[in-house]
Formats: sequence, C-alpha cells, structure tokens
Amino acid sequence: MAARWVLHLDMDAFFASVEQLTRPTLRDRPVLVGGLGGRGVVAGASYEARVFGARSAMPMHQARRLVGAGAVVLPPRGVVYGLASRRVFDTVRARVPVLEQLSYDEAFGEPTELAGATSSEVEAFCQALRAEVRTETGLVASVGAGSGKQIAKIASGLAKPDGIRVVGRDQEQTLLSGLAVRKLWGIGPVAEEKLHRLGIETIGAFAALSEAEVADILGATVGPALHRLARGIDDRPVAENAPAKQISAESTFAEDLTTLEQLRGAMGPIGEHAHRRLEKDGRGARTVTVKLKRSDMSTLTRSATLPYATTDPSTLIGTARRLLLDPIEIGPVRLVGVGFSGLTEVRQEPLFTDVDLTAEETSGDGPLPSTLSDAAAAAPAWRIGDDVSHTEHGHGWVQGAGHGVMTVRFETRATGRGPARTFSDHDPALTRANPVDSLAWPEFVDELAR
DNA sequence: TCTGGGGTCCTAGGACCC
DNA sequence: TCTGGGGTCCTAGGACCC
Repeated sequence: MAARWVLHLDMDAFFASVEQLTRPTLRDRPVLVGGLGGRGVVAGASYEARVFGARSAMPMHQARRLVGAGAVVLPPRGVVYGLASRRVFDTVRARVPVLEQLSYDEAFGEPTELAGATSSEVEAFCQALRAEVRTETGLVASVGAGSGKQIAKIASGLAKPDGIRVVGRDQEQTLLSGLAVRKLWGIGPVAEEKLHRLGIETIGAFAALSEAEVADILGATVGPALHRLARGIDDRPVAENAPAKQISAESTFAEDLTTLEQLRGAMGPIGEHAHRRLEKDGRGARTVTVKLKRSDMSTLTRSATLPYATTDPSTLIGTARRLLLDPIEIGPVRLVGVGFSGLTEVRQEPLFTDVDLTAEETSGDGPLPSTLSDAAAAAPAWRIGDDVSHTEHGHGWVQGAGHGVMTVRFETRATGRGPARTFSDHDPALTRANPVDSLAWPEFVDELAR
C-alpha cells in the first residue's frame, strides 16, 4: 500500500479577505469582521489588523482598541462568504474529488493520484491547486500536507500566510514533539490546563505518557485517541461530510432579558430563523432543544422529543416556547437559542398533533428585544457595510453614515478601487442591493440560482 | 465596558424493555 | 421479599472546532 498524503487547505483570513476582494478600497487596510454591538466578537481579522494583535474570537471592542482609528469594522455578510466558499471548493474539487469540509474556509482532501508521491511531487500539486484557487476566485489559500489529517492541519497552520508546507514522514516526530500540546486538534483550554498542571507542555511530553495516564487525565475515549495522534498515528479517512444532525439558531441580546414574556417574544424570530433553515434542508425534526445562556455565561438546555418528526413551525416553535425557563428562577438571560434534531425525511404531515400548546406558546407575545445584529434597528435606515445600488453609479457599499448623510464607495471585485460620494440619507437614487453582486461573478451566481 | 453563532462529539444518569 | 445484565432512548451538561 503506497503511503498516503492528506492535504489540508485553509483560506487565509477568509472573511476579511472576501471583504477586501469585493471592496478594493479595503486592500491593505486593517479589517475587522464581526458583531458591532458591545457584545460582539471578531469573526475575521485581516493580516493588517493582526499586526496590532487583533484575533478571531476576541471581543470586538478590544480588537478595535488594539487596531486604533484606522480599523475598518464590518458586519459579516454570510451569503457572500458562502458563495465565495462554494466557488473555492468547486475549484478544488475538480482536482481533489473527495473533500471533507470543516467550515466555510477549510477542508481536507486525499487525492488518490498522490498515493506514493514524493514530497516535491506533493509540493507541485499543492502549488498548482493554490494557483487555480487564486486565479478562479482572487482569494489566497494555504495548504499543508502530511501522512494524516492531524499533520496536514498543523502543516497548513505553519504554511500561513500564502504558503505550502509538506511534512515528510521523516520530519513528523520532530515537528510534533516540539509543539505546544494545545496545537493538537482536540486539546482546548480545559485539557491544556489539566496537562499544564501536570507539567506537560509539549506534544512530545504528552506522547511519552502511558495509555492509562492519558485515559485518566482526559477520559477513556478522548484520551487514548489524542494520545495516538500525538504519536503520529492517524489513519482517519477523509470522507465527504455527512448530513447535518442538528439545525439551530441563537441570538445574544444587547441587554439581558429578565422576563418570561421577553423570552417568548424573542423565541419568535429565532425559531423562525431555525425553521427557515430546516425547511431548506428538507427534513423534519423530532427533538426541539432550547438553550439559554445566563449573564455568568453558564448555559441551560431543555429539550423535548415529539412522537413524530415535523416541519410544522407552530408545533416546533410552540414546543420551544413551552421549554423556556423563567428568568425569575434562573436569572437574567443573555442568549436564547433553539435547535432541531432527530432529523428525518417526513413524507406527510400528521393530520393531528397531540402536542398541547397554550395560546401564549403558539402566538408568542411580548416586545421583540434587540439582538446584537440589529442593535441599531431603531436607528438610521443605512448602516456601515450595507450594499447599495445607485441609479447612475452602480453597486457600492456604505462607508460611513450618520447625521442625515452617508458616504458610499462605488466598487466591486471587478472595478478596482472606486470613488466615494456623499448623499442624503433619503436620496431616492439609492436602493438596497444584493450583497452577492459585489462579487461580480454573474455566471457563477446565475448557475446557483438555477 | 469581556467573551458570536453554527456545529460535532462525549459523558452520565434514569426510564424502560426483555 | 437486598436487588442481574444488556440494550436503547431520552435528557442535560460540557469540551471543542472554526
């Protein structure tokens, strides 16, 4: 059996790079993508922003403070990233037919044609792959290669930015053993802390433990599995993603919710959001799970399993409302979420539901609290980052807004840097535009619409 | 004016059945 | 009339990933 090569392809600063691609004025600028409200976090930071110490998952106010006045803070445009991601992986799939996607911007592949290849052959393959992604999408991918997923993933991290790292069999042990134990995929903050307390800092030190010791520290399932990875044993196959097991939606509120009425009201839009995605999936759900996060960040979940799977929104959302807990008992709530699981194909809706729901549960009541994403809902019609269309100047984005005026930058991926113009808030020549138009990939977008 | 949103997997206890 | 054992389903919580 020829030695296998697993590749891990990881887009560089993906969200921020898509913003810089479609809004060319932002190239070379420190871009932060994420929630703008007080509780927002960074979902993506350009390399120009990382220079200042900004990182993904960092509270936005902190990142903004680090970057300073030059920071460009934009709300995420999920549809645009989704489309860019599709195009990236369509391109990759032409050369690597079996892909295991981990997220919008990462995937494993195991090209059969590389079985038994030399390191330099693998390197050439990755170089061609990166070039194609770049040509086809204008986005930069880094690629790592190794004998298994773990090594490939670590290698792509070392390859960044804009690079390739091929780790040969003979380099594996040396590379792994010197790395911090946290670099092992599956060791998070809790496991790291446990290991540190025992004086174990590196993957090498972890690998040197006995099987019994790791099982004792990290559990009988996870421990030995990570121990094998630490010793370079990783024969996990690269496989196409299985269908989702759960579909959920959640929102964090600008201010904690303190009454059951507020929770019931909040469940409406959140439940509808999750339900829309369930409809798109096409399956029905049997189990409804409600998630509440309290102000101390601890979470509570409550779930109920229906006698049959359904797609009926009032049954699903009503069940979710019934599961809510009263803030009088559990304390103020910062996040409300709902998840649908037990997903199965439903051929026909049952004629009668035997779930008894009260009027409050089916209708929802109470005012809608403002979430992080619509924290400015009461404010102006236009917000920074909005896509707009002008009858004369074409597609643009809102660069600044306030005091009755707004500045629009007219540009897309296809135009290069464009001019800025200032308008009144209510200029009739401006309308809301579809964000995907900023990609200027008409043939690709049309293909998806069919 | 700390800490998003969308997922996966594991653990552990209890109900229930044979 | 002091107590098996295995299997499955359900529920709740938590670690971890991007």
